[in-house]
Amino acid sequence: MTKGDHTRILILEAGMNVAGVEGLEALSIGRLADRVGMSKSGLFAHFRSKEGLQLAVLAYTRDHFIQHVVVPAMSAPRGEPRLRALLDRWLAWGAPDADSSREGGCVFLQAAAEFDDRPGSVREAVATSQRDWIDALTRATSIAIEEGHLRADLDPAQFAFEMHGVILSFHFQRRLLDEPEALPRTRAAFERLLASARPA
Amino acid sequence: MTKGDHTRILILEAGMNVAGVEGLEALSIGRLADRVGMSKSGLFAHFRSKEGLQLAVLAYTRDHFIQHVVVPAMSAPRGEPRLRALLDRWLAWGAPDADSSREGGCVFLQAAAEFDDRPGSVREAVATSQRDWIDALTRATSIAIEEGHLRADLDPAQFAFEMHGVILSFHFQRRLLDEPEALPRTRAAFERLLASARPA
DNA sequence: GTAGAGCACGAACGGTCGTGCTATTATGCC
DNA sequence: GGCATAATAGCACGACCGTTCGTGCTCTAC
Repeated sequence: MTKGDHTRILILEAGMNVAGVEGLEALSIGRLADRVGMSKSGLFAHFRSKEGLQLAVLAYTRDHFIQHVVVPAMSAPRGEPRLRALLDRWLAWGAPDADSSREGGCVFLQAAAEFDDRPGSVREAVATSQRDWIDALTRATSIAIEEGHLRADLDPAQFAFEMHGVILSFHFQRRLLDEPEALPRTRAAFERLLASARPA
Repeated sequence: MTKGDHTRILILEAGMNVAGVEGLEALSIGRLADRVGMSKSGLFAHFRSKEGLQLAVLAYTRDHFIQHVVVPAMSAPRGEPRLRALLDRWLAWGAPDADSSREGGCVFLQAAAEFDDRPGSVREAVATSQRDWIDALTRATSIAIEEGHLRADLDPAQFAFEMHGVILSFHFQRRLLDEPEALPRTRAAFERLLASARPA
């Protein structure tokens, strides 16, 4: 790994944190450069445009998400345990503890709100990431059906839709409302969702 | 109503639409002025600061929301019908048809993502509005329990949390993912939520 | 008929943004 | 150890931002 690659990762790591707090659009090249201790033009040269920076941060965050959420969850046993692991890992990722090095909320949810009405490659990248995530939930649900943990006539996409709703409600109540009951309500909602999807 | 009041409403109506598309922070005074056909400084004088404009747009949007979602739903019969009306009205409000005069998505959800990490009066105003909305859902749930439509041991706040999750999932899939199945999945999720909350 | 309030305008301010260009320094290969 | 090249810094630009200020209309009240 050359020195440039190292610097690039340093930038992306900081960029991911800033994007989680302020969003991808508010992420400014000058302030990000200050944060990593280099010049604006030096940082700029790595990405050649702001859109390039945004896409790179998005790709880096996506890798981070896969490594910290999806991959660990995949080592849980197929079926219900894996679904639980996906939820647990997401909760830890989307609302980091105060002692974590990560800041802010979920970069993708922040970006989703910012770009849902702004056509372009950034919007497409965000949408693709999120489609992949929901697909992962859907596949895990299908596996739980195969394993006999969930009803055979369950619609996996419908289950994923509702599970994602639980996640969104958690993120919303935890981050905007500072609702202390957010976590227990999230778990209760998920248990109810599971219970209603189990074989009779 | 004086001429100034009339202009002010014109500005706020346009501001609400812009905020639904681009967000409250990206709403720029100059471009908003162009849109309503007046000068930047003339518009500015109405609000004395950008924060003042944001708070005014928020208050105006809140009134609009109450008038188009909450009030009509309150004329539905107490209990389950009213809960259904709240959902239906929200869906029409949060993702307007193409032929509607309104544009963009839900101003509050957009603002929630923008301000959840930015302390200040705007964040507080957004949070208060959303707390009120969830309180309205919670109260409607309590009434449905009183009416015997829902289980007596149901936790209204938990039900509201999950109903809000369904709404958030709809907004997300409809606006970012352009998911054509968003609406039927939303209705299916709500039916399942209702079914699991009805008396045994 | 005139004083005054309300309202909007245009110009300009300091600041930050993304983005080019050019120089300078650091790195890695022979 | 010199040399090509990668990496970073410095500087300037045009555009746009929120904000301020002085000015001029157009009504209304006396």
